[in-house]
Amino acid sequence: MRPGAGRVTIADVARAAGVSIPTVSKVINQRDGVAPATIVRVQEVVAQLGYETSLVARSLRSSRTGVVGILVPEFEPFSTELLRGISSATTGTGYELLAYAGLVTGADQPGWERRSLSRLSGTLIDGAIVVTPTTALSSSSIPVVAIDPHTGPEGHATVDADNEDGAVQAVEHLLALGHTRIAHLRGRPDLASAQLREAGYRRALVTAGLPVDEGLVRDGGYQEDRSAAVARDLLTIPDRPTAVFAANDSSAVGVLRAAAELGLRVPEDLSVVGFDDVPQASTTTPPLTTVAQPLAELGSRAVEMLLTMLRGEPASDHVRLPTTLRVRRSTGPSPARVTPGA
Amino acid sequence: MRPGAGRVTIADVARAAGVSIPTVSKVINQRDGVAPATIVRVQEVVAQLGYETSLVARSLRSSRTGVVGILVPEFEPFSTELLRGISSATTGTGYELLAYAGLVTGADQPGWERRSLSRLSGTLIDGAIVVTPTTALSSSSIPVVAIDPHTGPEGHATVDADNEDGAVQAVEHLLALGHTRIAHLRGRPDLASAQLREAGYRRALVTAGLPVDEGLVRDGGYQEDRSAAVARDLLTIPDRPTAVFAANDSSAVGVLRAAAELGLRVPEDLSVVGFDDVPQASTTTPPLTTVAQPLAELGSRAVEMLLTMLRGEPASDHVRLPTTLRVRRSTGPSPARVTPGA
DNA sequence: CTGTTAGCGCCTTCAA
DNA sequence: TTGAAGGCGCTAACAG
Repeated sequence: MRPGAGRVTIADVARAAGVSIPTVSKVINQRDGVAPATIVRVQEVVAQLGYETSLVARSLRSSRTGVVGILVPEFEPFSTELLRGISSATTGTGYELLAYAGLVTGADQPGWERRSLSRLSGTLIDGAIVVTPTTALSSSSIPVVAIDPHTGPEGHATVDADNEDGAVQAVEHLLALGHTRIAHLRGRPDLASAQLREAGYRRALVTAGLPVDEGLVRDGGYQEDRSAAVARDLLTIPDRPTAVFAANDSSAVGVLRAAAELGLRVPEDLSVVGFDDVPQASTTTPPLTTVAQPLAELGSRAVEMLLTMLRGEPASDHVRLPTTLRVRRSTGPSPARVTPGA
Repeated sequence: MRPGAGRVTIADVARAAGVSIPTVSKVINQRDGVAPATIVRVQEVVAQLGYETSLVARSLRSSRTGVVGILVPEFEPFSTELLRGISSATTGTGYELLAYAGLVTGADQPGWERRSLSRLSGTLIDGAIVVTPTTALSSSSIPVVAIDPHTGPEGHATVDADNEDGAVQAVEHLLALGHTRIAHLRGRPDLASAQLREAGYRRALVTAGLPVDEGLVRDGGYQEDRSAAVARDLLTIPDRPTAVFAANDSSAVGVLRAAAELGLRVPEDLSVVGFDDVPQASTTTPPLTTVAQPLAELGSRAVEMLLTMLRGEPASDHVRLPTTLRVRRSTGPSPARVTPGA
């Protein structure tokens, strides 16, 4: 590293231009009270040295940074899709985006969002979008919008998809195909989304005048392996279900796997519906029928809400976007009669 | 907001615990030289107040932050896929991730990466992964790894996919199907990836003993609309090509559109190959045959290189990962004879 | 063991 | 029109 490398600071610029630091600051921030000639000279030096204000130093001093933070537990398909929606909705607004994955410690360390928020807020970011927070973020010093909070819409501003209605659509689709023994692999019972999807499942059955067989409701925990194990069991009971509504796509993939192992053909012998429509869903064998959440739109709506709040205007508290059933090949008419194993 | 809201600062903790600020700092950073009783008391207050050190303030002071920066021009499918690979390769390393899209101004503002890097480095992040930089980032104060740099591997550490070989695979696939008049819609001529893909196209033809008809090489600029326009022209010339190798998937989609407008069936009348394998590629009509880059792996390899560099160990300068042809439905045998328009 | 002092890079009064 | 002084939240040296 050559001498004087590191970063070019405002002091370097001031020295090179033969003025004081505050003068440089004024030029950069376009404050008036600087002689035209001085402005030009400073600008030249800035360009020549490739100086850029340090986001850090600036944010420590002044409250506004022009940066919106996206706090995620991890960058996986769900959050990256949101990110895309957020990104496209942000272009042209003058805000920059800073996505932060602060989950160093183990998986479901609760409170990761509080930690991240605390580390970034008050400094660095003017507002935040928190993805799938597990706790309430009531007392924050900056505007916050939560996307798909695990606790459901509480105090703060919230954007989510209509989980319950999506589940209803999924089950109604199966009912329309003539299925009557429809199982449900539910998600993590502590998450609002899982509760809502189960509620939708039950509501659809009840509406259709069918009883809910509690033996057909099992825990898949949103996980593929666990769901596969549970499905193996579920599909070998007497009078097995002819259709399974899995709480998410990972679970559905687990069911598909179990079915293949048991020699059950999908959809001839068994119909499977997932939830989320992750990219992988269209590449399974057969392609998975699933309920899609408008991820990109969830993201863009969240930014819009946040920007409104940043402008100091009142924003709607909760936005709920519709989900859409995506019919692919994993669902079909109910087999006339079910004989175990085939 | 309750009085004294905002952010809980180290001063608040110190006051509440009845100690000085540096003492709190020592406890937090687990430095020794603090009485056990004091440690406990401070920790209690920290927990109670929910205090977290400000990333900004800390980074301003100390050099190491434990945060790796990912600098992208924008969050779109390419960069978000990389992000996933980066994210999974980072878990368990103790590093946090900070993805920054600092592109406020127009689209291809050159030098966005310098600006972003300058704003974050020296503070905030310990190292950076820059996605598709348009210029060389030689003199940086922190370790930097570039993914798919538009200028090709130069001074700095680099990870990219084998663009040329991918193009060769694509064209050889078409040759194997009996095509001899194969057009190429090239990308932006200023980008290394585009140059390499064109080079692969030419090499494959030459290797097969076929002449390169310059009339079949057109500029698609990596853009769908522009490619559609160019394709409309290209597909109506006498002795039109029976296959098109587009420099990326967007261009390929443009070709598909143009073909549909002209009443050409794909793949019966025209075969189309893209490049990138964006998620959308599998949902076009028909699904697009394309060359896939191992995006997630590009990301994870980049992190590995960066972490090695951060450890002060020597790292390999350039990593080039193989590309894979993904054969779907947009390619088929060359039609026996081509009659214009059908 | 604890507290005081001195900045990190920048911006904002306020004087000169 | 310019510069000097102070402080944002924090940590690293020292002094007590």
